[in-house]
Amino acid sequence: MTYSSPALIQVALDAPLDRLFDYLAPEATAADIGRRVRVPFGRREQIGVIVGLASATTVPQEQLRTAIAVDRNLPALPADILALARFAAGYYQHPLGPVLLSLLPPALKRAAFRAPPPAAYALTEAGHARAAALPARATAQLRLAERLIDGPVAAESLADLRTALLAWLKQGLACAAELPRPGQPADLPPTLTADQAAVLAAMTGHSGGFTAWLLHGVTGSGKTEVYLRLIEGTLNRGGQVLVLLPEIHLTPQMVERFGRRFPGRRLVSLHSGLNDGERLAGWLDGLTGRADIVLGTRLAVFAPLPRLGLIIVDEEHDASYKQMEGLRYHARDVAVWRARAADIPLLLGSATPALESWANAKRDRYRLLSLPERAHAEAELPQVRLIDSRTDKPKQGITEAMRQALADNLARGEQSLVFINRRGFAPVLYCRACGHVSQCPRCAAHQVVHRHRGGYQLRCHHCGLAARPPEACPTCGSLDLQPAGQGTQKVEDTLAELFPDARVLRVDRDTTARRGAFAAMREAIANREIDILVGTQIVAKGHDFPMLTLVGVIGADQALMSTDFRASERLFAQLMQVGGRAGRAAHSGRVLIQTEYPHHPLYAALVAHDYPAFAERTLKERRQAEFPPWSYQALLRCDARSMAEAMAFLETACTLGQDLADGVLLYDPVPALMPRVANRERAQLLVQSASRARLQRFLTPWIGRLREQKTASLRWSIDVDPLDW
DNA sequence: AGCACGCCGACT
DNA sequence: GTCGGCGTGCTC
Repeated sequence: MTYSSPALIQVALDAPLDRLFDYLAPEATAADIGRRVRVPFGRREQIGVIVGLASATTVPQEQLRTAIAVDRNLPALPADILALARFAAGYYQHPLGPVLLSLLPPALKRAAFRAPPPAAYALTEAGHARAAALPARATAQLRLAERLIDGPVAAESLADLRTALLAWLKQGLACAAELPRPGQPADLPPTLTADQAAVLAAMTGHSGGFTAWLLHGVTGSGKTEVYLRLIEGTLNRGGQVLVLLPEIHLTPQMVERFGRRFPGRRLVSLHSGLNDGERLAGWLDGLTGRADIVLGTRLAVFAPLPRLGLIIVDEEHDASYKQMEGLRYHARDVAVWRARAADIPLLLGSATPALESWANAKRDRYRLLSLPERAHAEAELPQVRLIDSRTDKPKQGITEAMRQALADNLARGEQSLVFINRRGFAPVLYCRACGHVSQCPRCAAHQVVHRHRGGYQLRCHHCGLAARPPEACPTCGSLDLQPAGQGTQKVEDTLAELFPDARVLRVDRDTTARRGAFAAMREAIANREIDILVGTQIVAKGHDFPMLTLVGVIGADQALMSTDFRASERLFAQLMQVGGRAGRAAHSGRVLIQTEYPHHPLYAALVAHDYPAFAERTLKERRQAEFPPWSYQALLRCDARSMAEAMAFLETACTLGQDLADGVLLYDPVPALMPRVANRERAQLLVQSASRARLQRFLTPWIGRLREQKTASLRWSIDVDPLDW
């Protein structure tokens, strides 16, 4: 059956089904592509996105239903965003509907189709005339007129005069308006260092189209100033700029700095910490072209920006750019695709680039730029020293050399940071009689000892289960149970004992869970109310603490022993980053690392501040093992009630893939590194190829076949370019 | 994913 | 007798 064109719309819906749904929509036009639509779906109604028009369909006529309403109040999603969503859906093997609906701000997934409320209101000419002639008894109107008389006023500050405002809007006395841009003078840009000037000259000497630049700059070398200069250029040409940052914690700081530099520009931040209204407002500012700069976390890479002229990905190596569930995208990689499609420059910045990016620079896919020195002439790179913990045996985790350095720093009145990447009090509760260690009943993991209300608690870091510690050993009945090893809480106690006069502050996920806790911590440090900071990697990222001159690292060795081939890359980046906290301003800093492997090449490269040496060596190892970036991977993960069930599914998957695997290697299914979490047994199957294109050609039909399998209580997912397992 | 239908155990 | 357990099937 054929309908006269364009009677049909193709709709993407938020259902885990890899197909579109056709609906009758007699008056739909090409201008509706990218618009939201409300449609009947099964027994209920759903909001979807129109992705195309059609004049014919294979759906039987009696099954076709009519769309209820198209949202013409909001601008449609632009074609480039639809294309970006299609790319992400295809590349990461995720259905288009869920991809498109997850890229909308949450408020638009449910909200009614009405025009977004204006940001501000102003008087019309008629309004000004009326204001001058109001009778004294019209008190509400007088108050309204008084408030609006000097120009546009933010909508939220008129909430108390709603009734009067509505009346005036209706009579054409008031109207929606934009808030004027604040006009404080901009921060004066600092003088560029020679390196910064060279980097900028290289970039601006290039024509405007797509180029991916990798800016390798040591911590404190002034990458942000390079960003600011580039942004300025793009803004002056009328472009919008998208800046991606790894964490929400970092956005307020950056927003403030960018705001001071570009006071006349509209700056918007986008991240998951915003409430629905804020998120919607920021997103709409981008879509309508009102926003000049969007600063955000990974989700911002999908923000619609009609005038986009530049993308910057700061700390591009950071693993938080990778989404870990649903559409498992990597925001840096999506940004590369987006910049190429939009034909605009892309800048990736890092002190320790991802090896994937470094290799791309070496292969001339990216252009390498570097800032090898710190921006302040007096701020030397920190001196890195290793403490051999085989000879200097740690007491409570702290070696004598470390204790001495902390004591000296304290005596000088300077701040120190002790870095240990382990939350809680101790990694396990241990029975000294029989060797039993606390085990989570639902996971293949140890229970971690946490301090809790003056006592202790056992917690599983995988499923969150919390339990009271046993009085006696569950296997042998002995009462000799002891927390073994170090966590942030125990180190905090130890430091308080060693330095009773020092003000010690612990910073980890447990202490920063509350909203605002992080900012309060930063303030306490800046005000010098803290002498020693104890923390996990959460403190390592992007904060400047000028009086911090010593960083002590404990427990780093465990990452050297990891079975994950990326563990050493992560450790190196983390240690470089945490080391970069030391001595950023006029004070020189020191980094002390306790290790049993003082001759390990990773530490040697760290002492020499030699990222390229580390990268070259690690890339060589990866090449021998044919690991990324020398190959491309996808991981099929599966969990079920029994391991046999999970493995059986993966065996089937393997069989279903055999005839498709051209230049693609399917490994044997194996139990996952963490084989049981919350009583679900987990297994996985790795797929690898030397060619990204071949891997893609394999994945699409293979995943199609897997979706046809009946899976009952079993769950599976595919992770393209997995970062960890 | 929701939300139905459908066919077997313990309750008023 | 029927309330409800969750297996499986469908959504233009």
